[in-house]
Amino acid sequence: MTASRVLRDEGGFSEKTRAKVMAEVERLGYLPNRLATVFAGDKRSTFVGVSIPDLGNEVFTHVLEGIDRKLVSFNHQTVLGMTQHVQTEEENWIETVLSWQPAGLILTGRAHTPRAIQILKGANIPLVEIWDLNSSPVDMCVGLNHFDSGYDVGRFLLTKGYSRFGYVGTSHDAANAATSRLNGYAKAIEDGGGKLTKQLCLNDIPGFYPGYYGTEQLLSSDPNVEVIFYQNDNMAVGAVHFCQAQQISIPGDIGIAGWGELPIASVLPYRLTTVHVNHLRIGQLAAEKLLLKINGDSARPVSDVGFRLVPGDTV
Amino acid sequence: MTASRVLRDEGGFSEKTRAKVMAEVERLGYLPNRLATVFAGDKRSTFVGVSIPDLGNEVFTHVLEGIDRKLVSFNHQTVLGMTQHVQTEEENWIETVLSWQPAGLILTGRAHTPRAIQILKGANIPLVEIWDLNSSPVDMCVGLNHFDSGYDVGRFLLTKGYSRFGYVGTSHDAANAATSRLNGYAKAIEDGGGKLTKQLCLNDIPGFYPGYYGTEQLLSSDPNVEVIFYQNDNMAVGAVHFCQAQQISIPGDIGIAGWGELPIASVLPYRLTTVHVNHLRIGQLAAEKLLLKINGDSARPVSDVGFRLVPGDTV
DNA sequence: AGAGATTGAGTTACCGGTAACGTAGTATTA
DNA sequence: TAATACTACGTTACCGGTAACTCAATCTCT
Repeated sequence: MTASRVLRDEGGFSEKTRAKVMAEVERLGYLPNRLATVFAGDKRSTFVGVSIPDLGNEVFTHVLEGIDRKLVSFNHQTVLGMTQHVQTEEENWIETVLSWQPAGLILTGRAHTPRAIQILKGANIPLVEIWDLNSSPVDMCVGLNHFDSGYDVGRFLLTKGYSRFGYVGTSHDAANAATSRLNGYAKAIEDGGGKLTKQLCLNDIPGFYPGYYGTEQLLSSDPNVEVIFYQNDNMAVGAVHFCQAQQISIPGDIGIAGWGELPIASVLPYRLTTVHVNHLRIGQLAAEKLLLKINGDSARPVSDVGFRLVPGDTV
Repeated sequence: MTASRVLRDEGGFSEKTRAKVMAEVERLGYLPNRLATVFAGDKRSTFVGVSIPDLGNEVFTHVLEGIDRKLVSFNHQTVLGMTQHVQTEEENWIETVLSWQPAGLILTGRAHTPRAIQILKGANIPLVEIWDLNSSPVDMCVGLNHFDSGYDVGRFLLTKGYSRFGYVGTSHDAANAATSRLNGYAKAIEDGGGKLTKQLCLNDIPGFYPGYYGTEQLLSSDPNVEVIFYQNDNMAVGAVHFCQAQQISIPGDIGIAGWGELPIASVLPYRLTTVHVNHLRIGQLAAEKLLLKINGDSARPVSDVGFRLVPGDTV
């Protein structure tokens, strides 16, 4: 008991005793068992479960970095979960991670299985859903309106005089943020009297090469498309390189728009038309709100980090 | 006790009792407290601490993905640690993570503080050091010989007739794998009678844009460099774009070599001269070896995943 | 039928830390 | 000087699961 007091610097011991305890700590190479502390006090651990769909998608690694940096600076640890965009995977992961008494959870996306939602509500721990904005989150939410961002891209392209639109992405899931962007884009085109002539959803990750061959596929099935919106910048950059290889002029022959303003955009020969999103900020804000709740303070349930259309010169 | 037996499907109960227990589980929304299980048996948890220097570096996210996928399939969880290439950060993280009784640890790099090594040895848990090959690891090691890969690049460039060499990277740390590559490269050049006229170590992350402005810096301070080796492909791609922007012909005016064969290389107009490394495999192999040891089996202490020079046509 | 084995269930103790309480010895105050 | 307060340290019980043990009821076999 005295050792416990010394180690927690709780007071109630003499300097002589402290020295004796610390000497033993040194001699034994003693490391505390935090499990026992959490267990004893029926407290929560300093773990925060963070689920993201996919580490192969650069967008999420930036978010994750923002989260982990913030958590670490407040003495919490990230327990990683990769759901591969499968809700049942997420459900299993949630159950496992909750059994370790985490201090809180951060989940990517707003779509969860009914059982997952039930478990989350029952667990009664701080929770932040990130990425997609959700007006009625389980607990808290940080993200942006993906539908609106897609809508803005569509409207912007309409003002540029385009009338035959294309889309290339990789997501099939209706609950996915990328699908919301596509829906917003389609709605803007419809509202503006244009035509979304071709949309392609590849069975792949949203990276450079899928952007490359996706463009090839789309153009060969519909050569009259005038402008293509991509799920993200990496795919758009793949498209740019396909066009260069095929001597297709940008924006002369075809317009290209990306999303997310990823690092590669900074070195292209021209400014890519894209949507700027502060990925790191989403992660930081999510972690901040979570830590507030963990410490018993209150936090705004919904935070919109917004987005900004970057006109560029690829359209 | 009977409930515990039912939940672990340990046998020694009737079907009627199981039904009663499961009904209560359902009614109460009972979730087990795994902390107590680990604590009770003086066992280890199913956590595996994984430290990587940086999530902003694509190379490590691939490794991490390989690790996590393998761990998850064997019911273990990744506890993330980002060391930002600082050894004392790693030491602190090791101490914290060990207090949670992890099943094992995976650390990136072979350089640790003396105290960290002492703690690791005392903890006596399975440990894999990845990325850099280490002939005498604390426990186990998976990686490749970075010095040799740099040496091979240097030798290859010499056979192409170059004599004035440059290097652009971001690492300052002598214990870093990237520095080993540079040293191997320098040694090959020296052995072959060439000259490493300029080497640049930027204070930045090894991404596209640092490759872009690093090339600008290097060429302006030494315009006679004939070929440049970059810390990784992303930096090399930044260089390619700088050269395109400045109408510098590749490989006519300058040769470019990258490292790591990152995804962007697949969409470039020409094949980038690079070194292929199976990042995902490093992660998978590390997790596999760790799981073997965790289950009490033995595993080879050192695994070399090797590398392969990709000649390309940028030199 | 009676001895021994099997089955289904309950009881006790323990893991390592800490809250809550107990208790000498000393210091402070009325 | 006696009552009271404070200081430094010790003792007990508890968190939730499970190993090891106990025990009554039933089953199997000679």
